[in-house]
Amino acid sequence: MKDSPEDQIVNAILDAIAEQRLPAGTKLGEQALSDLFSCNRANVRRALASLAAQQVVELRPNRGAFVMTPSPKEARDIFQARRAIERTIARHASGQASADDIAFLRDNILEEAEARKAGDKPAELRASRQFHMRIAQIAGNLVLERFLSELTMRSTLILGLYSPTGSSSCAEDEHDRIVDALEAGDTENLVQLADEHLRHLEAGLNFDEPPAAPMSLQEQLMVPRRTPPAK
Amino acid sequence: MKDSPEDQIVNAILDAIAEQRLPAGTKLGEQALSDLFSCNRANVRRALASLAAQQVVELRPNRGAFVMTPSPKEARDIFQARRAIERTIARHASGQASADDIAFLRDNILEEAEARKAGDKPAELRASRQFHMRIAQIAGNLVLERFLSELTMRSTLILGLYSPTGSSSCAEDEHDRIVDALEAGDTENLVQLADEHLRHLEAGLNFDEPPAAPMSLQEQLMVPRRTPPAK
DNA sequence: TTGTCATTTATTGTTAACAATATTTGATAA
DNA sequence: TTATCAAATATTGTTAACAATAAATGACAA
Repeated sequence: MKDSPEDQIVNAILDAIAEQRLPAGTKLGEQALSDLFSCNRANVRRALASLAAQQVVELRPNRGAFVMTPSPKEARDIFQARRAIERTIARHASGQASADDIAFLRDNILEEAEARKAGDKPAELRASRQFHMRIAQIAGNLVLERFLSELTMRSTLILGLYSPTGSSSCAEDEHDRIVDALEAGDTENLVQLADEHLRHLEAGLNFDEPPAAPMSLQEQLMVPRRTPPAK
Repeated sequence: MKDSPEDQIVNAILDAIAEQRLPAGTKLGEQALSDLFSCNRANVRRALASLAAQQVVELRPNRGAFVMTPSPKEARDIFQARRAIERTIARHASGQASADDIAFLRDNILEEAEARKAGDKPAELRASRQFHMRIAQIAGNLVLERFLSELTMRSTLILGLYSPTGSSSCAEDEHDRIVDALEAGDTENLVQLADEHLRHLEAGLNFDEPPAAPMSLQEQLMVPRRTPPAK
């Protein structure tokens, strides 16, 4: 039941991006990756092609693969698309959540709050992402779920680039109220909350100062946890 | 400025699917493709990985690549997602169309009608798809445009599988009224029309009899392409 | 005929060597 | 020092051979 080398690479990179261990602009060298995952370069190349199709990696001919660096215009498009998709998801999820779903989400909120308190950014981002993705699962549309998965990934890159450290994540009381509305089946309110939640996140962005990006492949790709910025 | 072998292959296959020259289930052999595009198999494999990431090709380990065969459930998800996205696109496009845009769309409607009359299915599908994609361009959100591009592709596969030959495409008078609303900037009406348009398309599907699919790589892949560039 | 199974053939998957292209390094001169 | 440029190094891109797996073939027996 182990999956192909390509899938391993793709998933490891997606996870790393989702937890901001791999910042935008990081070079993804073929040699480095084939060493890390002990496979051949052909597998790495296929994985990178796949990631490029998902818009989380940029392929520059003869120069290699890099974690995508979203422009301000792309950031706008991505958040606009996210609102459209998450509103739809909210509509379809409303009233469909099982007791397990609600319990998971309530627990998730605590988890995220703890991670935030502990200053564990990757854990916080992971929890926050899980919150949004779980609601997408409740909605039961795999296409929208996949789209949202891609957009949350790219959102994380955007936050890493344009967020004045601190505003970089969801407000937990908003998550709380979202679960309340979801549980109550108050559809219109839920949709409205989801929309506002994303507007707040976007409002926290600052495009004034151009982003400075670290550029080397951080070996945190293999690390299960932890991110001391050091330096 | 010619693009890489991968891009060529990807675009040729996408075009072929969009025009129903490549039906669902068609096997995409590596040898056959590398012969057709006179490149090596490594390029073919990368292209197929990319197409798989876009969900238009299915990769079965040790068995090869096949044009994706959407299930009824996937069909439902895809049309639901399309409605959400095209409604949003309609909202953003409303009142933003230039004179050129309107002229293009009016002309496109005639083109589609002619193709239908002439029984030229690929031309009809191409025109219909261009109609939807042009409006997406007017809306100005590249993310939504890309999502819609993927969904129209998959919709074409669905129509090829589950459409009782005939209902398999858009009603032209609906396109007409959509352009009217777009030109008038009548946002709410436009959104409503777009939604109904897609519901009608979906309502024409029949999932009762399981689809029979031809399975060989049709050499229609090489048919000359006339896809005029955007704007 | 029809079904089974071993053999052959074709296809996908892996690997390593090589070529083409960037990038880095270090010497030289202003 | 600083700038320039050629050589050295590293990385990406291509190719062909080989291995592993699946599909097709055909002989044989009921």
